[in-house]
Amino acid sequence: MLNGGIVATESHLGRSANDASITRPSLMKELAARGVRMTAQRRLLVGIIQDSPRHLDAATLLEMAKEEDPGIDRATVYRTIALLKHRGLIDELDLMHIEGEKHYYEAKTSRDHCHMACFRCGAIMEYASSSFERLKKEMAQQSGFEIRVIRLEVGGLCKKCRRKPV
Amino acid sequence: MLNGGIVATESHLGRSANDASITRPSLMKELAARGVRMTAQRRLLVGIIQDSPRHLDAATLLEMAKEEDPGIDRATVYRTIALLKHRGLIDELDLMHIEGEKHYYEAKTSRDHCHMACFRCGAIMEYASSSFERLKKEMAQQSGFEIRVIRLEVGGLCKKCRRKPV
DNA sequence: ATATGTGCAAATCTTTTGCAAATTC
DNA sequence: GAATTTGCAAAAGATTTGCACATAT
Repeated sequence: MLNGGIVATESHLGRSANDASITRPSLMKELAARGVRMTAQRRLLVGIIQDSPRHLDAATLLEMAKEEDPGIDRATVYRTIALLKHRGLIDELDLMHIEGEKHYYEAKTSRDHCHMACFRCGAIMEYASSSFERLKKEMAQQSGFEIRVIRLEVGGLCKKCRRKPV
Repeated sequence: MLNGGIVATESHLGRSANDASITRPSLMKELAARGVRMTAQRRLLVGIIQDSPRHLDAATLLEMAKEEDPGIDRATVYRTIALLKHRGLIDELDLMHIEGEKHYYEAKTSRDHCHMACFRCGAIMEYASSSFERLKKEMAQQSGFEIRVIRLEVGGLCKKCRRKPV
């Protein structure tokens, strides 16, 4: 990938990475490295987030976790999300609030990428590019800001939808 | 501004633009041009958003509007925000949820810019750069996506805070 | 005159919290 | 065994909705 491009697409239900240069470090290992106490619930939730082919919101994550451990509680899900977020291990997204006010989560990737949400069909595309990496460096340098989290989200019409008549 | 830089700073309370190249088209005129029916409430709310030196959340906007029209309702505020958002006249921000889960709004500017939120002191900095504009064009071209809304938000430590000991 | 917008009150949706019991190291 | 985490139940915070009345064009 010379410059940039779509690295994955999700049509509300699935997401398929097609760029091997983007990897997801193991959340479990990162937590261990940080000496975080691991409970059965955390292992379960972290595993689901790590393996998920799609962006998960708290309610969906809870539902999925309940299949394995029906006793797990909503509060634990939120607390685990907060833990991962504060440790910088997951990213939080809005996906342009295309579907309610909730947040979506994904394991941090080796390379930052942007999310493009189609207002018409709801497709979510991920886009990574060296220009984005460069912009990030430039922003940090010029502002003196130490960037911990960066989130670039786009809303509009995907290639297919902009061609369709209304 | 050759490349990019901080264009405004807001320390939770105020924001001061220091880059004349960034302007805010008149919301009122844009609405008129689109043939939107104008009520007293809309004029009031739109005026407040247009003139605000800071990013407003719905509750704050309601409070400010009540000073002028005590009878104005929360629902009207949310409905007006939705109207402006769908017409592409205001941008919606999270400011990294540095203060609760609410959203913040600002009149769309002539030039897209990014928001940087300091996790320690809560300062909000706005950053505009030609690299951002370029990235935006590149993303649209390479993905075939028609960008309607773009939102770049950063969280981390501002220049001052990163120097201070914890 | 008619379509559209508003206020009110209740509902919904998402996320957070206090606390006693359970679990991890 | 001490410190931390969980489930539960209730609360809080943000936003939305149905409906009768008011307003804009």
